[in-house]
Amino acid sequence: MPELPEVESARALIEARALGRTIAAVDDADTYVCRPHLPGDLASALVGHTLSAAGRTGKSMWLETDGGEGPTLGLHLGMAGRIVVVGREGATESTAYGGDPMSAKEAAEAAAGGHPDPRLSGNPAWTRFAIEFEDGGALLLFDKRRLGRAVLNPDLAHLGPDALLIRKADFRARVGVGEAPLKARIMDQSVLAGVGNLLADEALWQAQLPPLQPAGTLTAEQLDHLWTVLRRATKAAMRKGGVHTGKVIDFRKKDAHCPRCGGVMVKAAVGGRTTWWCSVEQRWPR
DNA sequence: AGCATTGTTTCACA
DNA sequence: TTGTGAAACAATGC
Repeated sequence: MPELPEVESARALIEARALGRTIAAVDDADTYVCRPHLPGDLASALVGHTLSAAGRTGKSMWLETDGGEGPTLGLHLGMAGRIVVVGREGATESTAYGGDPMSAKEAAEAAAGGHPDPRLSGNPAWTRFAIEFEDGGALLLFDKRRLGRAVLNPDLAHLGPDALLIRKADFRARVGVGEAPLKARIMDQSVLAGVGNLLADEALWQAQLPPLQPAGTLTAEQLDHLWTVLRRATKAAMRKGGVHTGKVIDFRKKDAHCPRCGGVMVKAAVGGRTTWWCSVEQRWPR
């Protein structure tokens, strides 16, 4: 679910709605989501501080407090996380979501439940981490799968440059090396931060590049084109509401045909993830 | 019922 | 030592 575009929407939501609000309480009881911290660790560190900035590199977010003087909270949406910001006094009309768009089914459930706040109408257990503000509102990490993370002072040094910020020459140098399949290379967060399984399939399909081709064998021209296409696909996903809006995503299934040339779509595990590509345009070896 | 899942970390191995 | 790939992790949806 959440790849760079979804995480950016969550970050933007926090920036627009949560900055300037002071933390009154923290629910950090989930020891898996908050590992390696113990219950109470995040609470004691964060209570009394005021959110002052929301940053992001790739799929990782961090929230600064007190203008950078206080502790930093790292947030990751994992495989299925979503950020919910509840307005002051818990006003329903001011609840907003960041991350994956709600599916039609989820929206219907929320409407039927009469409240979009999952603390009130969904399964409360799906709120894995929560910040309560002094004004009565809250910031929640809502995550059915429980692979999201909330940690103190996150170490993001292992992340490569953000996929939207990396410059063309840097992209060429970092991506165009090694024997690993191209797709595995662009999904390697230490090479380039933010590209997930769907965005990778979409970008490679748009660039007509084979997922299985060793990254180090691409020409400079191919790498430059991929840089251009990847940025375009990422921005389009942000504009349209998520990586699932990509042009080839609906054709990542059995018996589907490439929407551009009609070739058969095929799949295999590449870089540990299910990968779909056009058997004609993205054939490897050529 | 069994399998797949949009992410990350850890571990084995060349 | 470095790079690569598979498995584990949690829990849900098809």
